[in-house]
Amino acid sequence: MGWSTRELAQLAGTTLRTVRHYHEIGLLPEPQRLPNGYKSYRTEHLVRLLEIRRLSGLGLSLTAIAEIEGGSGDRDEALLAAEAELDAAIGRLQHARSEIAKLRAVPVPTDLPFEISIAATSAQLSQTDRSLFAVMSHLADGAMAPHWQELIEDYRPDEATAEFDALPADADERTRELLAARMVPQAGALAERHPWPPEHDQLPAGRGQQSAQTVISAMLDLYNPAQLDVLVRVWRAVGLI
Amino acid sequence: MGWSTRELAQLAGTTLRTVRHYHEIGLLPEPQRLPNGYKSYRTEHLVRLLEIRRLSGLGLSLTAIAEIEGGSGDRDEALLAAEAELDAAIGRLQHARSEIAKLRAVPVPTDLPFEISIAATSAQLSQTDRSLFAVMSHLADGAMAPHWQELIEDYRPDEATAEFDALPADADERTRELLAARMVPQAGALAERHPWPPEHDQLPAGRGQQSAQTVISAMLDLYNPAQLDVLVRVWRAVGLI
DNA sequence: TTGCTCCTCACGTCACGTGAGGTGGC
DNA sequence: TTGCTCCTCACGTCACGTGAGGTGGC
Repeated sequence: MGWSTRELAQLAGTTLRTVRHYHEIGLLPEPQRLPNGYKSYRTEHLVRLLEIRRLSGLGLSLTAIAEIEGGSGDRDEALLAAEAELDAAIGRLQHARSEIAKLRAVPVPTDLPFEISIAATSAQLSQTDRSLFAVMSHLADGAMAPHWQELIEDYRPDEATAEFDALPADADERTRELLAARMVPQAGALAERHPWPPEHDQLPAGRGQQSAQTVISAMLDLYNPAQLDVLVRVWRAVGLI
Repeated sequence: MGWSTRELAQLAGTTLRTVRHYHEIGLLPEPQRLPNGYKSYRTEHLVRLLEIRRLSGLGLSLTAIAEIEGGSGDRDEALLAAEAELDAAIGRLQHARSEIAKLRAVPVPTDLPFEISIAATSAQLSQTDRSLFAVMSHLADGAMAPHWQELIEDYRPDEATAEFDALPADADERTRELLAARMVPQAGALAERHPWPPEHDQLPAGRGQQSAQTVISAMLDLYNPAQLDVLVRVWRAVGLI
């Protein structure tokens, strides 16, 4: 006659602690006690526990479940809220799932959005360049991702870029000028095939200024003075600035 | 030169507390301090924070993210685990979503599985009977749900069942016998159209004994002695027991 | 002085998990 | 006495949210 807490939990397919938790928050009434103080559950408790578990399994919070039965909240309101949250959650998870699947298919680092990471890896970009693209692709809000991706895919590492990556901060004037001259051909070709901005009216308006500041900060962090000087020379030569 | 904690958080599209939490668990290194003690973040921190946020958004736990970069854990292992969890989560949510949608479409109580609740509501089952079906349909593990549903859909409340629901515990012998006789026709028809068990080899083997005990306990809880007596007479008459 | 940002504790959230320490019936 | 179940605190988990109380530069 009557079930113990453990028996009730097992009948409902849940745990001891879950049953006690529902007591603690007043969601499941406590049953009568046996003379020794043990709880003795009846069918009413099992039915209530099954209902709580069913609704909880559908994504309703315990607070929402309490409101449904307490009558203080609207049943349809709680269900509608739960449905909306489920929809949003499903969408997020499906997107995440596809991203994970793509990442698993190709062993590239996770420091960049997937497509850009693939391009950057096969183009053998330096870690410094990867960092810059990480910042830029984030600020561009995803809309520019294809632009960066195509540009990187078109890029080919050569002796000049290797030298640029290793350029010491105190490289002298002549070294910098010569290096810039050797980098101009590829930079010019890239600038021609991937004009910036891609389309004027697609540039984010208000945040453009701030984004530009951030990118400049990042470049000051990532490149040493000699490298920055070379970059400025190259960009001037190809008409970017 | 350098970003404040708030600026870093905003650049990455997250919160102050999130950045500090990543410091607390050692996931994001702390930057150098300005003379006044303020933190001053550089590009390396922004890149790292963006990566953490990207992986976290894909469903990886912060522990898994730490292991990926720490080299102590396998990258593909973490991604595989995340993918499997995502798959399971998506499945659960989609099932929940369809259940919620069905529940929203028809305003029936949530004390029973959806289809059974619809049938029980339109058949105007008493709360007592609903409770019994709640226990039985749970124990039957879902496989028997269509059986209960069809049986309930076929059931029609009449004067005899109304009298049964209201039967006092001390009803006398003659009252009980007459009531049982009036209930036999519908019970017999139901037993004939919905034979039990539906198919012998579909009955759960080991748990059948325990389930039977539980159902008996539930009936002893839900019906008074007079009602139980009437039920036994009816079931004997139609050959169920 | 007022407002604003920054800092470091430190407790709260959600739905339980996990011992810690003690009792009761065989 | 040993093993088992039951009980009630009460702290831990996960990824942060939310003040509390104090400092620093304009």
